[in-house]
Amino acid sequence: MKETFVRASGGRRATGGGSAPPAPAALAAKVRTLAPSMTRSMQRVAEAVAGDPAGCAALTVTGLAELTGTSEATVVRTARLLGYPGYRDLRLALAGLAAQQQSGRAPAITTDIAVDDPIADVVAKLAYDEQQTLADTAAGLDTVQLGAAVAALAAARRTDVYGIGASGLVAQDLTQKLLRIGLIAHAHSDPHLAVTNAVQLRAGDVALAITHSGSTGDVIEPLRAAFERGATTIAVTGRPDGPVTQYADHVLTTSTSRESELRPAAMSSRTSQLLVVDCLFVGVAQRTYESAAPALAASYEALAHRHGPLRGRP
Amino acid sequence: MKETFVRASGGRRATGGGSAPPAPAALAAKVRTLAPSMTRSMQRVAEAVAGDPAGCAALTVTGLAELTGTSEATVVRTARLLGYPGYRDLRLALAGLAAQQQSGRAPAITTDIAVDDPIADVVAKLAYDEQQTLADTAAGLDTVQLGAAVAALAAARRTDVYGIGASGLVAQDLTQKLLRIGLIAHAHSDPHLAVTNAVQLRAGDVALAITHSGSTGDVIEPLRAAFERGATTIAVTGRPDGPVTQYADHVLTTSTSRESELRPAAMSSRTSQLLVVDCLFVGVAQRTYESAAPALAASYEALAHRHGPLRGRP
DNA sequence: ACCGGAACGAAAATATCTTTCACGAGTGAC
DNA sequence: GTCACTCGTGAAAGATATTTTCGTTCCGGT
Repeated sequence: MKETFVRASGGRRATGGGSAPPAPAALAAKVRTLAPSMTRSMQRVAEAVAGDPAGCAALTVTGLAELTGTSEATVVRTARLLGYPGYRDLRLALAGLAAQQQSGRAPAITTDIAVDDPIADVVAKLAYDEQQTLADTAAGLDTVQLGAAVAALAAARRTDVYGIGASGLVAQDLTQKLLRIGLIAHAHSDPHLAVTNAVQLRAGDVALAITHSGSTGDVIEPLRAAFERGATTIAVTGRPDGPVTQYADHVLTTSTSRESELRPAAMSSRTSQLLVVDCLFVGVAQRTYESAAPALAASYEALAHRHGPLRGRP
Repeated sequence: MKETFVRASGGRRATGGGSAPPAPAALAAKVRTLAPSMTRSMQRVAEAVAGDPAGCAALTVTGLAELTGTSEATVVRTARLLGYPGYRDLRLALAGLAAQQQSGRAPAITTDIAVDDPIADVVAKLAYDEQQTLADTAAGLDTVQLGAAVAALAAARRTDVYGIGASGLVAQDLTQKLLRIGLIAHAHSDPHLAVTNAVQLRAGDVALAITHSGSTGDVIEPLRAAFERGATTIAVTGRPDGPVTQYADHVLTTSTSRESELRPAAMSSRTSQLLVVDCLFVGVAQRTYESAAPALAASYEALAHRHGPLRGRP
């Protein structure tokens, strides 16, 4: 019964700008342009739509009709005039517009985290800051040094990793990963034990120190010991000019970003260090793929049953 | 600071991802998070939706059902699972997402890391992936649950944190942070000791479990013990439908991203977990600012001299 | 005052979405 | 191996939302 989608007469010329395609974001402008050619009721509808896209997107035809004190038919007519096939499509466009507006309003994140920031802002700011840190770190990483470090790790007889405090966790993270691909690695956060172990190292071994400040004595000491025994030494630090680099064959620089009272430096330095560590790991895994792949599979397999009997569907 | 941390009303059953409000842009992340708990047909629908938001937004239920070779009922079910009242609302969200994508925020496709990728590519891909993970996590975090968890932590007499393997490091990270602002917190990665400690907890204490799979028995057990003693329990997991949430008063969902041979899931889950943990920390620090600020300053001060005689500027 | 026509909304007609229900595949128990 | 049972699934009924139709009202011009 319905022959075509196009409505023949309908009277009134000006059906929008003719073959106007669905307006993307230029809706407000379109409303203003077309307003003069609208009837009073339609203007009310158009006004409501332009004034609060998000709100209107949540309404049905009936709802919007009531809100503007008009009828469904008028709402549909307005939608048509604005260039959409019907109200449904106008609504979709409205939702898109609302989303854009909201996401555009987001970058209030340049400011520090305040004591009275709502929790949602905290999430947004932290995520943004950490993303920034990642970008900075990636941009600042010297791939030559990284490549050299990877080569050393991949060929190492054994690897010792030193880190204290927050950096200690990063050290453990690296160690866990290296172990998973069948390498021999240890993390040390006890300075005495670290030195004790370091003096056992020799050429062909690798010592890796992680310190944000670049001047954590407890971490530098073991690195120095290893360095003096002829081991290959790597430093992951935010201060490439710090004391630690004296004893490092390869220096990997992590990014340093501003900190604040509520956002201690440990946070971004940790993020940065972890990225570096991940890069090291993947690099080593690539180089030792033949042995790494089966080792990874094996450790995965070994852990599978530890995750309880229950499990989402396959 | 009253003891108003009354147990989340009535039922102790965790609210899972239930109270999650319609997600705006977190849709792709949500799909990935929930996919494992979906049936095959629903997965097909979810996949289509995540793969082509714009295209799907143009389809009616019937259209999408046909496209995915399923029925309308399944489409609606999927929409529900994703947190929308019905398909209509999902469609609206889809339109919003499409608009956002088009307006620049194009989520470029990530190719997997290959064995022969040059090191520079590895860095770029890892950084990008982790950024993506952060964005997903932030978008998918339920701020209500987060706020509740923060309140509980801030008021807790003591806090125990459980985590094993990679999650164990995250647990330690949180613990370190909480200690810095003067709270009493312990991390446990030994299952036996964890349970032993858990049974000591009671109302007013907090137990927090970190597990990506949501079904790590060694972590669930202590949480359960704490739960049964009346402590407030929090779960940080990538599987809001996993067993762990049975014993959790508050569930914080971390994002799940595709993994590959060279990029184990542990990597992105760790990134995601750390963001959540950071949010918890900052939230708690805000709430306890009066005591947190001096404590932070004090610990900073105490560590300063450990960084040896500094060369660069302080 | 009367006519023509446009604006408008009520309600019918249609499209779309939601819910119900029964079938069939898979699973565990016996 | 068979049976009872649960769960996923889609067909179709039921409920909403949207679009169309059509009659009424309100103007301005003659």
